[in-house]
Amino acid sequence: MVQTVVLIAKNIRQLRGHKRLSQKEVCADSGIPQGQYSRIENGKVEPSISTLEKLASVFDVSVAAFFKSDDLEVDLNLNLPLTQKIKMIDTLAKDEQQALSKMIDLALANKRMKDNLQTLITQ
Amino acid sequence: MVQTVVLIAKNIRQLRGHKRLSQKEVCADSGIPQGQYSRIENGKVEPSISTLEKLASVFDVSVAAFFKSDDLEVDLNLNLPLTQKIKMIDTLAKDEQQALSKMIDLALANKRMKDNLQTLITQ
DNA sequence: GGAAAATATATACTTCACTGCATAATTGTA
DNA sequence: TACAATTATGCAGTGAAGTATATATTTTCC
Repeated sequence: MVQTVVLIAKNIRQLRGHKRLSQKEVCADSGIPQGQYSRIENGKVEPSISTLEKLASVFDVSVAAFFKSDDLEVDLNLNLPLTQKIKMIDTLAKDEQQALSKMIDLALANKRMKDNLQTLITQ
Repeated sequence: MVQTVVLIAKNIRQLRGHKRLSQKEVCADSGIPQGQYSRIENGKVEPSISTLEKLASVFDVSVAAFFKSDDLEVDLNLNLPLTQKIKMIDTLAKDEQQALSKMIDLALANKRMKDNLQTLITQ
């Protein structure tokens, strides 16, 4: 379907804009000819997996990111997808990581409780 | 890269197994010839986006799901204890994820501030 | 072991993304 | 306005994924 191609195109263009790169620069880094890249950003072609991989590498995202319809990004590092934030947790100090860990524990415990209640109710 | 093709293959095979479908059935529903589908599941070809869409439709998942590696640690190499929890974040509800997201933002923003101060001091 | 079903492989042909190169068309700026 | 940079489009040739069909191979089950 054309829909996904347009979605990919939009995501790629957004990523390039976010990094303030010209098509020429992206193409130099990825090895994709500029003409072809332009066609991709305009949804004129259905990029192959290997092409998407090259671009994902340049933009430092996963290939899956190109298929996400959720465009709620913007603001610097904040509001990035959860998984991307998680990458940055590595840069935190030990005590800060532990604090986060505790918070995640709480959220998960809370979820577990809800799930257990739900199964009790439904069965 | 071959790696992604194999990953996709593994994910697709797993999805089919999970739904207890034969290749024939998947092919009947997706319109993909059985021979070609076999090649996909064996990582012999690089499936096109539109082919992945057909399969995503049959398996009732997003195309992005095909690119997910089963263990997050490979995708984003982090410290193990935290990573394991992160795996489970996926199972949380949207609002709970957002709450976590906010907390991570705070930690990261705090870290950024410290870093900035540090560069101010040292330079 | 043997039949049936499921899966893998083979072949010929078609389609389309990709490359390389060239050149419009657009946008930005002095 | 004029020039430069950026982006879009055109075209020939190549390669790989797609299709259809047939057949070999493996797995399942009695």
